[in-house]
Order: sequence, then C-alpha cells, then structure tokens
Amino acid sequence: MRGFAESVMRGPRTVAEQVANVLREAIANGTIKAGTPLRQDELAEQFGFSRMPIRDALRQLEAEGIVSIHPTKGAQVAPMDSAEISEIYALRELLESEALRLSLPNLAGAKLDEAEQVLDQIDAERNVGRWGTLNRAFHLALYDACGNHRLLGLIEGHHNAADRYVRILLSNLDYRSRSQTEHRDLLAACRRRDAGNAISILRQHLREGSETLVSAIVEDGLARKS
Amino acid sequence: MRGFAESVMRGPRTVAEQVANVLREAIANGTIKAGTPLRQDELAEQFGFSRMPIRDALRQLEAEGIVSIHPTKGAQVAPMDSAEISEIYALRELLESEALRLSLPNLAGAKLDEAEQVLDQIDAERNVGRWGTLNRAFHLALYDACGNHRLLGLIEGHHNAADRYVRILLSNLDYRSRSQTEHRDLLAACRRRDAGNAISILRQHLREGSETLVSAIVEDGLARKS
DNA sequence: GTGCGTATACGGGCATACTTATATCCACAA
DNA sequence: TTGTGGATATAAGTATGCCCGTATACGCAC
Repeated sequence: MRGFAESVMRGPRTVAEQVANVLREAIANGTIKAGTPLRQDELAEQFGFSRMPIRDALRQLEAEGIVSIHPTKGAQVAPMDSAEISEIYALRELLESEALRLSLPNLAGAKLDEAEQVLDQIDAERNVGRWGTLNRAFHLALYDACGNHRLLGLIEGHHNAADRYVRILLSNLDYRSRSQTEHRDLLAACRRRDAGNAISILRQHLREGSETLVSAIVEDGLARKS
Repeated sequence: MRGFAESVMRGPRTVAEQVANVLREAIANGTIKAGTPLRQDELAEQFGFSRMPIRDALRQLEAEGIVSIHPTKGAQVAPMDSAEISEIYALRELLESEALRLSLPNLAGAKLDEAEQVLDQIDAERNVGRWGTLNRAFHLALYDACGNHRLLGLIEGHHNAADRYVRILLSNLDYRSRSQTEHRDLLAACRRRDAGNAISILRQHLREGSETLVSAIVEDGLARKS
C-alpha cells in the first residue's frame, strides 16, 4: 500500500493530466470563456502534443463537469446559466452542512488552527487566482474529520465546478470582506463546538454567495441566455 | 438545438460507449469481480477493437467510480470494502431524502402512477439483472420533480456505483420482499403528500439496505479485506 | 544470508495515420 | 422561392506501432 502517497504527492505524471490542469486553470480564470468549443487538433497544436492526451484530458474535465462532450460534435466549455449555479449552491449547502455536522465532533483543534492560518493567508493574498484554492482549503479543512471520503470528493468537485464563477465574486471587494467575516464567524462557532450555529452560518454564507453570484451574472450577462 | 434528443434517444454512437456499457453490466452482474485488473490489450482483443475505445471506456467508468486507474499501473475494477458501501448509502440517504423533500410538493399524480407500475413490474420480474434498473427507475420517478438536475445526476451515479452490490441484496429473497413492502409504504406516504413520513420511510429503507449489504459482504468475504 | 543494484519484461502513454459521421452549402426540382 | 437531396469539408472516432516508465527477479558483493 505504498502507491497512494506517490500518486497523490507527486505532480502530474502524464501529459493528459498536465493538459487538464492547464485547461482547468484557463477556464477558471476566464482565459477560455464559457461555451467556447474545444477542438482537439487545435489544442493539440497549441500544447505541442498529439490529440490523444488532449482527448484524455477532455474526458477528465467532462467528469468534473467543467466541459461537456457530445459524441462526434466535440467538446465545449460547459455553459452555465444562473439556474445551474443555483443548483450547485443548493447542493453545496446540502453536502457541506452535512459534512460539517459529521466532522465537527471529531475535528482536532490543530485542524481549526490550520483553517485559521488559511484565512490569514486569504487576507494577505493579492493574487485572485489563488483565492479560490485557499477558499476551498478552508472549507475542506473544516470537513476533514467527517469520515466520508466520497462526500469530501463530491464537495471538492463542486468547488472546482464553481471555481470560475467564484472568482467573479472576488472581483467584488465588498463581497470578499463579507465572506471573510462569515468565515471567521464560522470558525469561531466551530471552536465553541456549536454545531447548530456553525451550520446555520455556513448555510447563510453559501446562500449569500449564490445570490450575489446569480445577480452578478444576470447583470453582466456572463452566462448564456439558456 | 436538435442534437439533444438524438444523442440521448439513440443508442451508443461510439464503440467506447458500447464497451463501457458491456463492461458496466459485466461488473454489475459479477462476471468480472472486484479487484480484477483490466488490461487494455486483453480487453481490446476480446472486444475485437483497438485499445483506444477501450481506454475511453475505462476513463468513463473511472468517472463513474466503477473502476480505478493508476497512471502506468493500469485499471482495475474498483475494490469496495464495507466502509465504502456505508459511505455510499450515507450519501444516498442525504441526497435522496433531500430530493424527495423537494420533489414531493410538485410531483404529479401521473408520476406516482408510473412509480406504482414500476413496482408491479418488479414483482413480476424474474430476471435479477433487470431488477436494479427497475429499482432505480422507481426511486428516480419519485424525485423527478425536485427541480435540480445535478442532484438527480448524483443520485443516479450512486445507484450505478452501488448496482453490483444491490444485486447481492436481491439474491436474498427475504430482503427483496421487505424492500417491496417498504417501497409501497413509501409510495402510499407520497400519495398522502406526507413528506415527513415519506422521508423517514426512505431513510429507514436505505439504512436497512446498507446494513443487510454490509453484513452479507462481511460474511461472504466478497469485498477485499481493506 | 541479506541487501542493493542492474537488467529484462510487461504494460500503459503517446504519436501518426486512416475511417467514419455530421453539418453545411449548393444545385436542382417542384 | 422554397424545400429537399446529395456532395464536400471538417472534426471526432478508431487502428496500429513505438517509446518510456515501472516492477520484478536475478545476481553479485558485502
């Protein structure tokens, strides 16, 4: 049972993974906009590889819900309307509140300290791109002791799927500070082991995020009409 | 916008999909046991195709959680221990009770009739292989009006992931009749629009399934030691 | 006898080349 | 003028072959 650490610790072992990572980031930071068709030979030429690893990467991203593939029609960056965002956030509320409920009683104090450090890093961080990662790290740290790996996987997946939209939120400095306030409130409730309060803060936090995001997108027309 | 119906209605358009379907079924009905390594050239020869569509199929099955792939080590049928089963069922409880809660107020009577017909089909069905499909159809019919496509997708995914284990349950005729009784109780509660009762029946139903399954697997040693 | 290093074999990742399907456009007929 | 049918172009799906990484086993040295 030694393969695990290697496959997780070490960076991308295959070209497909590297391509997937680059594409994921490009989609997240808006370099590639929603709805853009992703042509295999085009990408292959840009990356300097053949189409095979690109195909694999696209399959992977499809599994993550970031791109959608129709047979013989190719792949495109998954267009997302406000309805889909509402769905994702509704699921996050469901999954993450459950994870928090399960995790909190078993959560070591060290993990809470770790989460707090992440919050400090967020305050210090200037690069918007890293904020999404830190945000995810904070949330996952709280759920770490939930004891259900699949649940954690689903949560992480939804964070990734929403990542590019979360970054829209962060361009709004007002939201960012509110978010951090809520994060610290949430952390405080966790330290008090007040599960009920913590969960309700979390739900409120996600609901605000959802509403802010939907209205921002409707205004700016960043998502497809439908 | 005409491509949708076709791509969904028509059968598998690519070899990769066909292969994925065959493998999924073979894994579900136990022809290929958990932990079995899946060699690309071996499968390619058996199916009479090249390794490429097999690769695609394996990627797809990996996304569904049925097989696990380690780079350079290849794919194997995802081994599943009792802990993983508990996780899946805990998630099913969470996801499906939420779906039912959301769906019930909007669920048309026609859907309930449809669900009842499925239950009759289950009683009449002799072929164990089709039971899993019908079981899934019944559950999904109840959640149909939940208004969250992603939630439905997650639920369907977990049904598929657990399919091969659900079939173990059905070899137990006693469980099968109990399950049907619970299904009809659940349906009755839905007809009365008694959400609270319906959800508690559903949770109980899933919890029983989980316990029966775990003990069956521990006894028979069908899953890996860990 | 044990431990480490090297060699060999097995298998998956990647590239190149070919096939097939679908969409678009143009022509011809109604 | 419009609709339908076919031809062509584009892009995905598929086949084959090679390369490289990893694992395992054997041998040599300590």
